Amino acid sequence: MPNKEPPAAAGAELPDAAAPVRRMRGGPKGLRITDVAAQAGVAPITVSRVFNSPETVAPETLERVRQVVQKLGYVPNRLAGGLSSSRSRLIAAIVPTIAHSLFSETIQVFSETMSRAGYQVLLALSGYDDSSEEVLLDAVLSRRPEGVLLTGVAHTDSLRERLANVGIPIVETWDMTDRPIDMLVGFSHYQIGVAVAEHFLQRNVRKPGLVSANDERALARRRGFRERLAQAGISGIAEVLVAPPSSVALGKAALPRLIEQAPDIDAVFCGSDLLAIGTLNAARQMGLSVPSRLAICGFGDLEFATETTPQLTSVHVDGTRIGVTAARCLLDRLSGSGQSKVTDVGFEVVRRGSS
Amino acid sequence: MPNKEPPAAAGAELPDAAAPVRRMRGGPKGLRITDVAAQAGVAPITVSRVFNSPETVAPETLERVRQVVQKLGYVPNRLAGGLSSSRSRLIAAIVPTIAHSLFSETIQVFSETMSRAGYQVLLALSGYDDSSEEVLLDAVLSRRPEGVLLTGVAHTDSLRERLANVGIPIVETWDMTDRPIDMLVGFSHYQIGVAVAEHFLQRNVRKPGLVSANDERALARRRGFRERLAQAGISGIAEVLVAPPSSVALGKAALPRLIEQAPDIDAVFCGSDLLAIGTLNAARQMGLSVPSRLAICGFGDLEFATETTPQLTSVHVDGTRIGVTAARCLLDRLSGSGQSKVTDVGFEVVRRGSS
DNA sequence: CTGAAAGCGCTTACAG
DNA sequence: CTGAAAGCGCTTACAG
Repeated sequence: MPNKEPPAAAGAELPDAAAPVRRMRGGPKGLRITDVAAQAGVAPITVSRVFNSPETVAPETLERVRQVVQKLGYVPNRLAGGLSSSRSRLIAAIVPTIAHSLFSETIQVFSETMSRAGYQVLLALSGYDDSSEEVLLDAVLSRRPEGVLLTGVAHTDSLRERLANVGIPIVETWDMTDRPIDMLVGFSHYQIGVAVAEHFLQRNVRKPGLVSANDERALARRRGFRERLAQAGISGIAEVLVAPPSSVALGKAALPRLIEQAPDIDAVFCGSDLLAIGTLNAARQMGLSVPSRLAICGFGDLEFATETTPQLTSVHVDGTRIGVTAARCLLDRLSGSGQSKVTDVGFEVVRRGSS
Repeated sequence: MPNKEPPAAAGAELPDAAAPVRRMRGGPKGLRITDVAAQAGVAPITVSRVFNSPETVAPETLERVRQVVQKLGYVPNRLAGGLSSSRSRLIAAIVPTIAHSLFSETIQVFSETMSRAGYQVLLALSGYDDSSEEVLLDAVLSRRPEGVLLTGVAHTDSLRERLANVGIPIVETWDMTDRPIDMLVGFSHYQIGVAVAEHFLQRNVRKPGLVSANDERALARRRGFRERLAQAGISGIAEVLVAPPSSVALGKAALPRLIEQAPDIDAVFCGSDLLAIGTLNAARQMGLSVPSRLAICGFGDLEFATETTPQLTSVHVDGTRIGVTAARCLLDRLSGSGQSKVTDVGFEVVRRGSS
């Protein structure tokens, strides 16, 4: 039972024939602001102020109300508060997935930062399937969030337009684009592909291959990779595309298929650290020494990958910085300062096993 | 601009001296159910039914309303809906952290399952610090969630009592207890400690050590580990406790300190796979072969750990199953069936490098 | 510094 | 199958 007492009845209220019927709507459901107000001997609006603008309340009143709140265990109803004030204090975070994910660190620090500022995070997992995106957006917008964090740029025009039209601050992250909906904190996946290609070229790779998930961002990395290699006269790159989410197992299975296509392959760019680790394991089993016979480059921000497997090169991205920066962008805009802006956080090709 | 048209005015409404002042509350803020109703030529309640009980609406009416909804781009306001119906359709997930975490997979599938059932997940990150727990709970309860997922059993009595008193279904996960608040899906950390001790004993370990975070669950594993070893006459176990969240770096730093305490140590139980990987790296650097000279056992559900490092033993827990089972428990209770119950999902000591 | 009235956008509980 | 009225628990916009 959430509460022990029904609303206090003011004496014996006999039904008045002329009065409209007072509908009962499910009985007593919990403490309301009026319960606190009555106990503290103030008006409901004063209780409201104790929570929302305590500096406008006389110290004695403040103390008295707070004691009643404490004693009763009153917790304000933000559904009501949000409806009334048009301030939901909710921020939606739309993420493909948080399991084993590059994004979990971003969401972690984003959530911490937002909650310190008095907002809560509604988690919306979009998966890698665009088909249900409209439904997801409906669900998200029905909560009337005051801001939205997107991992990745919004794909469809319809989605972009709807988000733009809500009129709340939007941050896109983990990607780069010429026409962000509003704000953006990320980096260019295409440029990562270019950087990895250049890294391979510097190491005199002759026959590079690719293992990648076929989600949009991974495909952008692939494009950069292929185009830079093409400039260097290398084309006809062997590749295996897998359905996201990528995993160690998928990487493991990919290498044999890659080698079938190109037996003399000498380097692989993997779309994620998970794929890279799987590929590495497969290489070990096939007796290919890494990196001398086969160089492997992953992508991610997991300390695991390079800590555990010094043979691996990886492209590292600062997920924490993305989360914090994205939160600050939103908070700036919510507090009225803050402009639309684009932040490129860059990336880094890490070669622990480069010796 | 969220919307283009102000609410339709019914002709020229001249201010009536006798009528009460109609306060403007910030102007037009978006489409309301009445806008849709007006366009479709029905009452607002009918539009409401189209969303909430379409089977009670005549097919033609349904179609007409839906077309107007589509055309206008109307999205219902669930703050209002939730307030009115006392059904927030929100489930709170209280988690210490999702970054690099064992919990992220649980939250992932939990969220997927709940959203398929029409609920959304409010993410509340509690950290490993109990001090702000009351504040966090206030924030959570202010959203009037219909259910709560907790990772770990609630610690303080005050918290347990408050959660129990809300009267909504609660699932505790990732742990075991004799007196759950309501429902529980988990396993015994103490028994894991016992199992790892037995595993070590079977391998004739003489001088085991421990590297653990000092959070409540890790300490329960430690207790099981120490008590089982004590039964076998092994005590005075060298140990290093680190502050959560654990990491590869902390594991790396821990081994030298452990060896300082006990130079002849021959096995280490690490509180997490991250610590285990760090310990493994340190062992490599110190020239200790694993597992022959030093056996290492971790804990987690990350396929990384054992896929990457076959030298490692690890205790595996099915985070996915926990998430799905927890979601089902809540959904059963929300639909009126479902009893309070405890599910032990167990665990498994995985020895890939056991040959 | 405090309060009475009205309204936020829905749904309940009836009634037809 | 559909609707008019009242209410959900807050906050806004005034007024004092």
